[in-house]
Amino acid sequence: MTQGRDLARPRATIVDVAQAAGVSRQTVSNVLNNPERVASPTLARVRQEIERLGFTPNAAAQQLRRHLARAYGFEVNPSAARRMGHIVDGFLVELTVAAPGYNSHLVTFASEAENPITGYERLLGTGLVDGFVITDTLREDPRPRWLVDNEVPFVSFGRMWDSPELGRWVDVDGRAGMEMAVRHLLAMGYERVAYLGWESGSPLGDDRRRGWLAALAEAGLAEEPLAGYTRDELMDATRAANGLLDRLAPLDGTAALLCASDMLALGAMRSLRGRGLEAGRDVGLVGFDDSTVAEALRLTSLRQPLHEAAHHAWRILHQAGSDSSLSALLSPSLIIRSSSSFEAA
Amino acid sequence: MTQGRDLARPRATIVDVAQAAGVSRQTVSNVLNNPERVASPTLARVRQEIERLGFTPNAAAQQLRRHLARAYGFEVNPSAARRMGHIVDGFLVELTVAAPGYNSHLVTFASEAENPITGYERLLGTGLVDGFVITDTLREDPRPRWLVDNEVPFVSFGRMWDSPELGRWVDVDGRAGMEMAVRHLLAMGYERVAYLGWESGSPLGDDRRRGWLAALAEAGLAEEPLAGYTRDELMDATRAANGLLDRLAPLDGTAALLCASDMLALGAMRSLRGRGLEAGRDVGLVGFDDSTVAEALRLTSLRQPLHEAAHHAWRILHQAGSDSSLSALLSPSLIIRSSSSFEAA
DNA sequence: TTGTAGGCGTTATCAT
DNA sequence: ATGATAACGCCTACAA
Repeated sequence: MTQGRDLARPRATIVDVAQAAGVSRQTVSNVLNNPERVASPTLARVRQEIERLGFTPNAAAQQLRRHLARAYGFEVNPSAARRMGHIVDGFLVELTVAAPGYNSHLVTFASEAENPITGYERLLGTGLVDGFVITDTLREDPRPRWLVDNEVPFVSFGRMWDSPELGRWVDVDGRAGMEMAVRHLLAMGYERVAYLGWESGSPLGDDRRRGWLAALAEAGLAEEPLAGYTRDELMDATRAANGLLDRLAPLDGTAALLCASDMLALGAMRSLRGRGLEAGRDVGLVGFDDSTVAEALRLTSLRQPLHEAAHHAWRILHQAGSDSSLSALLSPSLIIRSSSSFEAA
Repeated sequence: MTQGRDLARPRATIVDVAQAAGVSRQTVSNVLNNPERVASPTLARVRQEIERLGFTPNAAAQQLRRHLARAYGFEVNPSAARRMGHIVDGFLVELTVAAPGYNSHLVTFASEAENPITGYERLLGTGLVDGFVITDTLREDPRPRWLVDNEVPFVSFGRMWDSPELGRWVDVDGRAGMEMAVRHLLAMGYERVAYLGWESGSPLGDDRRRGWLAALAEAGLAEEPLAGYTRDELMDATRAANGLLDRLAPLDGTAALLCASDMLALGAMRSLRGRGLEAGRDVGLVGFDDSTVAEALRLTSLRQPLHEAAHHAWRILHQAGSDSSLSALLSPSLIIRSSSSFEAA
């Protein structure tokens, strides 16, 4: 199948540089890895030759020698790929952009559906990666346990809800985000804030819901909190929002709806439009994840700090050990659009 | 910064297997790469030891020896990442899932904004990859030229419009998709099909537009084709759709709107709802890319065959040479929902 | 400060 | 059918 094409013009090696600069190959290696050991004139001369020859150390040789790939596996999940928001895709992009700063690369892979560990085992076996970034952690996720047991460095994007101390993670504080959103809505003049969330059982959803409740309590509005729960599907969300809006009346700009996701918020928007109402003016509306659609529909939404999360993840990966004190809970930022601030329309 | 952790329990090497099986390491290598040269009993014994010891060949050593990484670079584009549809993300996922079938891996990387070649040069220099998958090809894209000049294997997802013969690509036939959509709309009973596309200058958009025109001509409906053009933004699309719908009247189920993207179709949907009209029943509506939102809104849309495209891309990468005869234009499939078939609602 | 020797794990070549 | 030898490009130790 794969035919080698050794034909491609051979790249300069450390030996070529050494000869050109009139030094031993070891000196060139030192120039690269321990420049302080090399005398200035030599250093300059070698560096010039490196530049001239366009020499780049061969990664395979380095890996072989160092027993270190400086690369990490990133599992892509075909089933999760088609969700709205695509937060994981964005995280992969940010990790990739940040990678050079950590002398690292990312290798993508997919696990078999039957056994979520196979992909990890195989990739690790080849030595192609030193560790992993895991995402989409579920309850009872077998991956953290396996990684810890095998002493494989890893970082999870998303808390491991079962056992937060099992390894390290970076996550976004949905609860704090929701509190922020409630405070914002109240500040904008909405007096009642209902919640549209997912059916219980999702730790992520429960966390966000708690933020809503906490902010209500803080504002002294905790009696009879109004909420609706549904699947993360547009039609279901529209229906659920309808029910909620009925109970939220009057819809005269004094009520707002806080949603656990942009999809739910989108459903609420449809419901509003069906009644001839407008988000923002008649009912405050806030979503979560700041998807493309939120932007398009001028929906206020909570944006995850993916850039910061990526850098934190790299730092964790490059810090030996597994003490969970490095785990970080980052705050999302509220992107305010006209669905929660009528003047800004 | 990065501290080695050679500590991780060392993996079995080919030598371990050889000793355990009582053969030379070369024989083990043959079992792996040229099993036909090895006698059956030996083969079985060695394989058993491989299994028992959980031996996996070290990728770095193989790369070093073979001058072949069996890995390809995939550039992620931060600025393009937030588009609706996220087709490129989906393609990356499909490529990753298909990769094991081609004994390959994907390494992600990002180029600097100033110089789109830097990332390619660097990654190739390390020998970490044998070639590249490029996406988001623009007019005057310098990458294909550079890759060809440097004899670097690559495949482009998306035609290189300037010079289709420069290397090989896999693309989706937007034109054929649009023809399909028009035929479908006519078959569903809509009698007039207007087009909502992007402002001119995008070869992709022009191609799709041509499909619409061709299908109209085929049906003998080519006189006075009605069209509107705008940016791929929701608000602009809504406005443009408004204008188009005015000219399309009567909107009594005899007219349809074919859109160059789901975003444009979403704008049209908003415009329809603003008039109290319903997509499907009152005006046929078709989008492009089958995004999550299209699914949620029951919007008929053209879906790109990413799975097939991924396999084709791998085949191209594994076929030496650069004759462009391998390039492929794949047909999208029309996902029919209620926005173009009222009965199905 | 610079150079020499050895080996990381694998495979191609050539011999037996 | 199997094995010995050398080499891929680099880095760590040690020696000069």
